Amino acid sequence: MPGPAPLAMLDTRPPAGTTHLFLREEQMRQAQDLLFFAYRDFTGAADRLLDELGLGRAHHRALHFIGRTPGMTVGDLLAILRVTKQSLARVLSILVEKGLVAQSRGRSDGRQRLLTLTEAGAALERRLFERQRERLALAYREAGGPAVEGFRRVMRGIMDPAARALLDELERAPRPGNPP
Amino acid sequence: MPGPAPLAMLDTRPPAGTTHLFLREEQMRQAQDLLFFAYRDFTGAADRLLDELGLGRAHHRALHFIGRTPGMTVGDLLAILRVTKQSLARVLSILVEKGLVAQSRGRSDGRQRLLTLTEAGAALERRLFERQRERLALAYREAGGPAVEGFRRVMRGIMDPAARALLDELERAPRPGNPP
DNA sequence: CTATATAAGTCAACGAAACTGCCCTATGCG
DNA sequence: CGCATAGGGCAGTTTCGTTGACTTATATAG
Repeated sequence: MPGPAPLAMLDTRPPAGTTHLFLREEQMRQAQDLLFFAYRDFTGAADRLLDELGLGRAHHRALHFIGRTPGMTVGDLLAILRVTKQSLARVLSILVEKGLVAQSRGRSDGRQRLLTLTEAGAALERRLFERQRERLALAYREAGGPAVEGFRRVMRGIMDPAARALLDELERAPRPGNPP
Repeated sequence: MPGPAPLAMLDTRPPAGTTHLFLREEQMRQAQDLLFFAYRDFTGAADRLLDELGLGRAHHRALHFIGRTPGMTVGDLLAILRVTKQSLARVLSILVEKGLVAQSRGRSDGRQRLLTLTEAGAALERRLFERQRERLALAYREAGGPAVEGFRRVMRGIMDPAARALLDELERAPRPGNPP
């Protein structure tokens, strides 16, 4: 294998004497880098396994969120993923075909199709999760508790208010709540 | 507009009596959510503008990294983005066509094509950056300095060691360094 | 009970952005 | 001179997103 491509010596001109505004700008640009690399490598950890099974990232996302709040409707999932019905339909039908996701009629509203992971689906989701968990556990351990809390707060701040609200629901959901 | 899709009352069973391992697991799953939502919304901020210009995320990434270390070679960019030559070629040729990126022969190695942003390219990159900067600035301000440092450390920890090294080079690069 | 609204599924077509495999040209260097 | 490297290009494929229109079943308001 060839070496890691050392980017050579590059002749970049930072705006000469500027310092005050420049530091924050550099910090922001660095955040772009961080998001790109971290997201790519984090998803990449699971992608290898998905490839072997003929699945893609979209399938993983569906498995993840269905596993997170079992019994959610198709409409819920659409709102979370923010993709079109057709886009999701392709993904979901494959997951159902492969016996990874089960659909059942809503008891209170018969039009709804409630989504749950089958045992096989839960097992696969777990395997995918473990790959990412390794990375995350290492990162969390190296960074330490306060850093993790900071990470969480900044990430929440980056997303849309709507996504933030949705996230809160996701965290509230995994409790036994019985409808009247 | 319809309301924000209230995820209904869901009947989720957390592994009964488990607590010790479960809390960390929940934290890890939440990180998956955070990465998904934050990445989507962060890139989404720039995507709207890109759409109007008939460009995509891939073009933005190229503009970003070329702007970050002007004079980089095509090979450097390939190593950073980790895409295939053909995939990058399509993107780069469009950027050159549109007069956003300029290529010049390497002075020390004539085979190389050194990449820089044109004025128009730099201007576009800046407009795209501003969209994302708004979000980021708000998130940083709300979260506070220590949180930002924690964010940075966790994100670094999530990525590949190779990407981490690359990131260090990117940060070292924007200085006037004159090759002998 | 009828009319309208909603949840979900479906068809057809399209587009962006990645991929593979193979080949070519120009330049650098031992 | 001969081989390695930097870059470009062709042809075909895949994943995953899009639009728009249409169907079916169920819920609910009048």
